Amino acid sequence: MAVRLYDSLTREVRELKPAHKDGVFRFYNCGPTVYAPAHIGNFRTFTVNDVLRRLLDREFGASNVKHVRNITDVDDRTITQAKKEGKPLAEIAKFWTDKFHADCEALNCLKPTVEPTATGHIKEQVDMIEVLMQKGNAYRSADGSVYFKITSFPGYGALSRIKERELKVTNSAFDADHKDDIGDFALWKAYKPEDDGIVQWDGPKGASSGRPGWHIECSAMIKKHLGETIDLHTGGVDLLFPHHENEIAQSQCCNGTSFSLQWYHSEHLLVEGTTMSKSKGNYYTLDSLVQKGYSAIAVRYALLAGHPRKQLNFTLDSLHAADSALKTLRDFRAKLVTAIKEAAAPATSSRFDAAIAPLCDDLNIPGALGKLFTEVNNPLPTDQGVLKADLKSFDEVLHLIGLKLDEVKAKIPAEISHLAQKRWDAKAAKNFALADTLRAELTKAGWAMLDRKDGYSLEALKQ
RNA sequence: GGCGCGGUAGCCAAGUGGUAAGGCCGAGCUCUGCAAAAGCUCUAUGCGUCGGUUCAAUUCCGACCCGCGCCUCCA
Repeated sequence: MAVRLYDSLTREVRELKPAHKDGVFRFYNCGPTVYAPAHIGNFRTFTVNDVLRRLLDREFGASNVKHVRNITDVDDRTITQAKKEGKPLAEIAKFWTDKFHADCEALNCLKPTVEPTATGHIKEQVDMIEVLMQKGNAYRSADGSVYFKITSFPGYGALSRIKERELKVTNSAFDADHKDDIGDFALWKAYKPEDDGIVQWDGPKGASSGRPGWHIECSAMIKKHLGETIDLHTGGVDLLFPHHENEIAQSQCCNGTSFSLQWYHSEHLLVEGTTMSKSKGNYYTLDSLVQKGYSAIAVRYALLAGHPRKQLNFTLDSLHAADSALKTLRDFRAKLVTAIKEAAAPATSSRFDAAIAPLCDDLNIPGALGKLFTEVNNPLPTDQGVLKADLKSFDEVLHLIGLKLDEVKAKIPAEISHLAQKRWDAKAAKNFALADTLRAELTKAGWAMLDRKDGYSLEALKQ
């Protein structure tokens, strides 16, 4: 089934296919800046891209999808953080990169094919800057920095529809820098001892030592790992301008070819109706939600429960809804498995296949979940072959959305187990007054005791 | 000011020129020492407002109202 996706550049939904003759789909997703934990707004973009990746793997074969996602390990924020903690930049970057990886794994995101770092590609960036300087697209400023000259690229603004004269003139970045034009942006930032500490590299010919600008890292890593022309470039909407606009300018001027054939931007996750951001302090991290008793997969579900191109307001209620919905899916799958008793050849199609079409149609994940639940609510078939096909298709849909159903059991403290056993014994002895008192104690301690005929289980109550 | 996204039930959220998927919450019933779980049933004559086109509009067009985002290093 062809995978169709909205293209931010042409503003239409287009079928994705590899442009290169080798049949490899080249896909780049702008990755995190590693100076603090990524918040779940960041992870909305990464989980959406993960679903896309899974669809591409299915469509083209996993070995024909090259998915590159970078790590930004040098920029203003990483340097500031390193200075604040009095640690080397590399140490800060490694710490937060490891944390990012752990969170991605918990959220069941596939690893990208390649995950390059900005500091690992200084030479590639310098090389591109030198070409841009030679071609007259970039210039050295008085302090030894290098800027891209946007008037040298007639196509500038095609993606964001922004015109040079529309740029605000009041921005502080303009005053602090040494560029000729408000729209010009830094390719290389000259070393400043007071800001940069010990972070610096040899610069492009004719420029001072220093560090690369933000935008050039993606252009350089794309060129190295995916080539001059790629099939798809993605990120959050906030990257559309200036980051992606600038990448286009740099790469096309340097390489003289088309850069990305398609663009995709996922919308923001909001919290309390406004953008989540580290500067506002109104953000949730994965850890903070896990501490409240929610599973990482419930977080993933909540992040994917809205259409990726629409803003999604994240609330603890929505997370609770996600948690309950996952339980329904888990129970349904168990019922399905139990119903399969005989060896039989699976039927060729299943009612759950209906959930795949919305996914392929511009990543309509909520639409797919709707189809999925519609079928979950229907009675189980009796035919063994049909049941087998249903299980297979159900699992495929869940795999594409990336919802792992294995329940992560909370660790039960010894005193809670002890209380529970006491209550069970009291109940068996028909001492209901004591049993009720003990249940109240368990509830107070944050645990629900669920009785069955043959025993009981304990569940942590959500905070 | 420029560019962009959106307003569908208590909450979240799909969708279509022909009369509103789904999730959560809630309610009722069955079951049950209690509490759950499970099963069954119910929950928008309505899709921001006002016009227009049409046999027919939540869907197309126009105007307006409201919310959010980006506008030089935010996913």
